[in-house]
Amino acid sequence: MKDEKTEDHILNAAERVFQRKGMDGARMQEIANEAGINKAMLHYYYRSKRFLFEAVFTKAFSLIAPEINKVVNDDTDLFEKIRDFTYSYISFTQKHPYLPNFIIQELNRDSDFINVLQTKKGFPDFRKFQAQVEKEVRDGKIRSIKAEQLFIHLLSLNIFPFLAAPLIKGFLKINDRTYKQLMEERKEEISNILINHIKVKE
Amino acid sequence: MKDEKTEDHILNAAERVFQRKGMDGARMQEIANEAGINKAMLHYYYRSKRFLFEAVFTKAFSLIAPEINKVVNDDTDLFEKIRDFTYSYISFTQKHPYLPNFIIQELNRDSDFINVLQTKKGFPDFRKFQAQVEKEVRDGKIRSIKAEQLFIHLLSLNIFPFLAAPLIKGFLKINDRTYKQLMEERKEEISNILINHIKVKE
DNA sequence: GTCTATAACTAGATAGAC
DNA sequence: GTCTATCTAGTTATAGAC
Repeated sequence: MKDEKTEDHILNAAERVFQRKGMDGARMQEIANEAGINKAMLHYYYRSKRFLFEAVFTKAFSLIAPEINKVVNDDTDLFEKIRDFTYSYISFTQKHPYLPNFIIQELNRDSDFINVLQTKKGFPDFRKFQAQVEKEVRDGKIRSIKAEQLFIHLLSLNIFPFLAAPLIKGFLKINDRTYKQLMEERKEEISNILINHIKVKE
Repeated sequence: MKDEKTEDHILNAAERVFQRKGMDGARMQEIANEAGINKAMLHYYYRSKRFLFEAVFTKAFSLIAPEINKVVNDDTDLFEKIRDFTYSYISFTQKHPYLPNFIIQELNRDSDFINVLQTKKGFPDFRKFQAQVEKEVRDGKIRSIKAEQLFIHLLSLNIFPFLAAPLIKGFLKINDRTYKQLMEERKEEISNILINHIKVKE
C-alpha cells in the first residue's frame, strides 16, 4: 500500500473491476468501494467512466506488450525464444489472470482501439521477428514457414487454454487442480510441437 | 422470413444483439428494434433479460456442440478427424462470426453456467475421443500423447486466431483481406502441424 | 482534495387499453 | 398478442459544502 497517491489507488481498483467485469459490466460504485473512497473522486481524477476505462486498458496493454516484444523484438535464438515465451507465459497469467481475456474481449467490442495503441511507444513491431524467421529459412536452419503463421501458432497454443478454461474444464470434466497440471505439462508439449514443426528433417 | 412466429423473431434478434454486445452491453430496446417490435413483447415472451439471454446462450451452445462432437464423439480415423475439423471450422465461423467469442466471453463472466449445459443432451462427451487416442497409442499408430493435450492443441490453433483477430491484425499491421488469406493458409498448416506431431517417426 | 447530496438520464419491467 | 405509457431502480455525472 505504502504512500500511494489516490489517483493510483483508483487506477488499481479500476483495473481489478474492469478486468473482472468488462467495460459494460463494471460499475463506478464498485470501483469506488474497491478503492475505499467515494464515487465523486473517480470523476475528479478521471472525468468519466470512459476515460478511466481507457487508462486501465492502456496500462493493461503496456503490461502485455513486453511479453510480445520478447518474441518479436529480441535478438535471442528462435528455438530459445519459443521455449522462453512458452515457459514464462504461464507465470505471467498467474500474476495477471484476467488480463489476456480483458484485452481480447474489449478489442472485439471496439476494434478501432488497436489503432490508438499502435501509435504508442513500445507497441510490438513484428518486422524484426519476420526478418529473423526469413533469415533462418534462407540459411536452411529451419524449414520454410511464414513468420506470421509461426507467430499465430505460438500465441494460440499458449493463450487460448487460459481464455477458454471454463469451457475446456467443462468438456474434459476436470477440476481446477487437474487443469493446472495440464497447463504445466503444456510448457514442454508446446515447445516441442513448435520446435519440431520448424526443425529441418534430416 | 416466411411465417416465422414472433417468439422466433425475438430470439433471432436477441442472438444478433447479445452476440455483438454481450449480456451487459446489450439493450432490450435494441433487441426490440432489431426484431421490429416493441420492448413489452420481449417480456411477454421471455419474462426478463436474463431468461432471454439464457435462451440465446443455450441455442448458441447447441450450434457449437455438434462441431465439437465431430471430434470427440465420432468413429472416423484420428488423422482424418483433425483435418476435417480444421477445414470445416473456418466455414463455421463464417456462418457464425460472433459465436465462439460470445460463448467464451460469457462463460468467463459466469463460469457456473457450464454446469447447466453439461446436463443437456448433446453436450460433448470426451471419453470416446480419449479412448480412441489411447488405443492408437497402444497400437503404436501414433506416438505417446495425452488426449487432453491433443484436444486443446486442436481447439487452440483453430479458434484463437478468430478470437484475437483484431489484436493479431494490429500486431502484423495487415488488413482484413490479408488476414483472411492467412486463415485460409492455416487449414493446411494446422493439419500438418498436428498430424506430424502425433505421427510416429520412422 | 474529499465528502454528501442530488440532478439527469437510462434501462428493465409492468399496467392496462385495444 | 400487441401496443403505448409509465413506474421503479439504478447509473453516470455534477454541485457545492468543508
